[in-house]
Amino acid sequence: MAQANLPKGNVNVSKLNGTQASLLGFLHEGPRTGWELLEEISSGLGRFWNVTQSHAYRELKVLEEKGLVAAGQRGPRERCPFSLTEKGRKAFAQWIQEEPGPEQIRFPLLVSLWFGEHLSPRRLARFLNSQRQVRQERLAQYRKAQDSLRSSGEHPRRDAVLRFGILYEEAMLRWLEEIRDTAKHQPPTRRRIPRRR
Amino acid sequence: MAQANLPKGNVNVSKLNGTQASLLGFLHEGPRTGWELLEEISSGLGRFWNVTQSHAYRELKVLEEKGLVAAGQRGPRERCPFSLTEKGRKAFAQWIQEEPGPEQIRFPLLVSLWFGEHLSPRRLARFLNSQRQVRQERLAQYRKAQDSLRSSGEHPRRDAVLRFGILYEEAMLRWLEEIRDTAKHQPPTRRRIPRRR
DNA sequence: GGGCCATATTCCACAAGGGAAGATGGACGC
DNA sequence: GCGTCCATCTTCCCTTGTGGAATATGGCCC
Repeated sequence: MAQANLPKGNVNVSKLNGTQASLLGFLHEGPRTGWELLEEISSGLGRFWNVTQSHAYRELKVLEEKGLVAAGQRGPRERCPFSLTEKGRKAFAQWIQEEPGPEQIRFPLLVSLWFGEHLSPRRLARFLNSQRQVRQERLAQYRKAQDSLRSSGEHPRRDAVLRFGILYEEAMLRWLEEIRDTAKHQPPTRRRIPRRR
Repeated sequence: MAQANLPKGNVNVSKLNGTQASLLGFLHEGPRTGWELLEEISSGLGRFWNVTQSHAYRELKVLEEKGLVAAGQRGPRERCPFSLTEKGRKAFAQWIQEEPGPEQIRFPLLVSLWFGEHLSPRRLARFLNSQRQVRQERLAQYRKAQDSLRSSGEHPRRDAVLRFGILYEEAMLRWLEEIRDTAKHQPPTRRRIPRRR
């Protein structure tokens, strides 16, 4: 007994996790080193599908072991370009047919807000303000990216992803406005000194 | 050499990670078992600050070891209620003073969309449609929750968190509408059979 | 030709997720 | 009252993801 966690059936093509899949996706446009992949991801998709350095290099190693990518010969500075193999192409093609799962959000500000009664209104307001700033910056950045994307030939799907970023940030800003007012009209019910009954 | 990754200075109060902090936060309202905490989280904050079972129990154990929570005596079925200790209260109070970090989003749909050229328009449309449905359901759910929250005495901060959920889902739906049109007007540039030059 | 900085990769510890296994109280039938 | 079976809870283990420091070196500048 106790021999669970084994592959259920014969899997003809390697099962990918999302990170692996995204790496393979980018490799469709030609060989890339880990560094280049990281650049490419962080400049676009990265906001909604983060891939860290350590993770990328780790997964590339795994992908190579599985034969889904092939390491080219090392250039200067250990640079190692990987290219997609036929097997990798198949695995990706299969992966992308699957229904994408639900998104995950980890949003520390909401935790702070949820437990906001333990926080002075001033400080809470400060947190919200700094959020506002970050959002405005991002929004500006997205809009610029969108302009340059649209001018340099169409790429409707990447544009759509960007567009999501914009709508998201706009919603965030609207929300921040809204709750700024709420906070004003609604001073904390408890005194500053935490008094528990 | 090679002895990095050590605590830099003397930390008077245990440093918390977000999960630990949220658990402590909920324990302010009285002792709870792991199960109860999970229920409470999943019914509210959970959407934006996920805590899985395994993680919760693990962290509770850690918190107990650090003396931030105290295990009450076990009830039936190994149920173990934890209560906040003074030390735990302090650690939380300190944690919540810190500026909350940026949110993280992992959104598989956007990966699929980004690489949408490898996907038939029909299937992509199907993915987007099922998203739309999920969103509408959530939105309805949020709105109901909001009604009941508002009727049962004020709780402005939780309301604000909910409100974020609503704005978020609304933005998502608007986005889905937008790109549905885009997809229609913009059939894929490549043929169905993947032909690479 | 030597020092330094930006580029790349590797390593390690910790945080978080996912799901199966285990454990048992209590409901229900008889 | 006695077994059995389900829903509830907890534990365990593996994978995935994050963060940052260590290492290495090509190429620039003097």
